[in-house]
Amino acid sequence: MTDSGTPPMGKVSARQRRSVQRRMDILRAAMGIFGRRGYMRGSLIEIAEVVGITHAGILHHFGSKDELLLEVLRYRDEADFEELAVERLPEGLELFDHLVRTARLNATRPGIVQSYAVLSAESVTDDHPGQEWFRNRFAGLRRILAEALREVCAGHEPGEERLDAAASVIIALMDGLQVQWLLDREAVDLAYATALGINAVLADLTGGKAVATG
Amino acid sequence: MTDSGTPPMGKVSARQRRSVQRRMDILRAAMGIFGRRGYMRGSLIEIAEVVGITHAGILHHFGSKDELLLEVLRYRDEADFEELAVERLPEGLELFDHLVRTARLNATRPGIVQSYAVLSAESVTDDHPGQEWFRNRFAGLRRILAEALREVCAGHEPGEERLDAAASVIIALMDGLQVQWLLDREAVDLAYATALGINAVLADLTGGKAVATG
DNA sequence: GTCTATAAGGTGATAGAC
DNA sequence: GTCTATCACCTTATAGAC
Repeated sequence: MTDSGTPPMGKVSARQRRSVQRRMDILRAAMGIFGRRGYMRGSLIEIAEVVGITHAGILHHFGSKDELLLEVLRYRDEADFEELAVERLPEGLELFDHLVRTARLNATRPGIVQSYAVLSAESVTDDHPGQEWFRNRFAGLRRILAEALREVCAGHEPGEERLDAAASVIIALMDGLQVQWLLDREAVDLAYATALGINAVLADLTGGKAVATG
Repeated sequence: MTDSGTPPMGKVSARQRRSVQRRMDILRAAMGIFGRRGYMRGSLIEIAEVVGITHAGILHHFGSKDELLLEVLRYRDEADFEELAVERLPEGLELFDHLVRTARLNATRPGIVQSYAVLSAESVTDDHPGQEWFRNRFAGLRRILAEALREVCAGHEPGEERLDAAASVIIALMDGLQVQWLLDREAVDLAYATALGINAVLADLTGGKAVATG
């Protein structure tokens, strides 16, 4: 809360830089372990092994396992933006192209997809530490998609209820396809099915005018 | 494997009937606990408390926690059919009406929905005991839906790839909507959004001819 | 900042009495 | 069929040395 520890403006000690780096190492390792094993089955000990320290070291940096999870979730969003080289979310029809592109990218990184799929579903269990985070995340996504859909539908005005439902459906089919794909990568074409689903919803709302090619 | 313990044809002792009943009690309790807490967080001790016995009693009936999970998953399917009073799965367009009706029913039983949503996503974690079961289940569902879609599209022939993808999408949006709905029941209208999504895919495949009303 | 040691508690599974 | 008792193990978290 206070800045008692802050060094003179503009200067960051090598010590602090190393500490930040260590936190990042831990976050990356935790994302991998939580993704592969789930939050509950993934242990601090496993994560610590990946980083090359003991679990006490992790608790020194993050305080508790719950807190580590929340930081992992925040970190995941940033990593997503970096890899897509996107500085701000696109608007209107462009957003749906972006979603199809994301699906294509996701098909090349099962680890990250798994972390998201496992943790989001696990978060609906009673008293899960990530529950509020995911509730807010989904609410935010629905708002963004509903807004983009409204833009794409300019002239039709499908009604608030319909826009909201369509936004939920697009998010839902992307997430649901990821689970099926993770279980059987040969049987499900993640990018193709995602594009088909999104375009079906777009066509339904616009009468067949809007198409996302990715 | 052998029938060494089978009594004379047509006769079942009261002892055996009580044992079967006990197993059912355990399965119901396990479905509730695994649904609320996930497989990993849910413990045999919690389940035993609900039934009114100790966890050793559960292991007597099911052998191991993993085996109990698999039996719960099998049991869930049967319970579904009973509650919908369906003896066989409908075909063609009727199947999609059935899916919308199922969504409407599901909106009245978050516990069951949660057990399915949590366990299916948890199953994608490494070495999860339910993994093969869910892989087979999704494969079976995709086959059934693709077949029904082919029927509905009679005349258009959208191509195998397209049918399979559409089948995946319909299953995916239903599952994904459940997760969003579980996290925020006021923000998501499960039945309405499910109907919208299914009809969007149907319209996309049939050119707007087929509609599922539920 | 990282370690070792340990606390405090939960877990699934087994053995054997009744 | 259910119990009690126990095993062997794992977990998160804390305390304090270095």
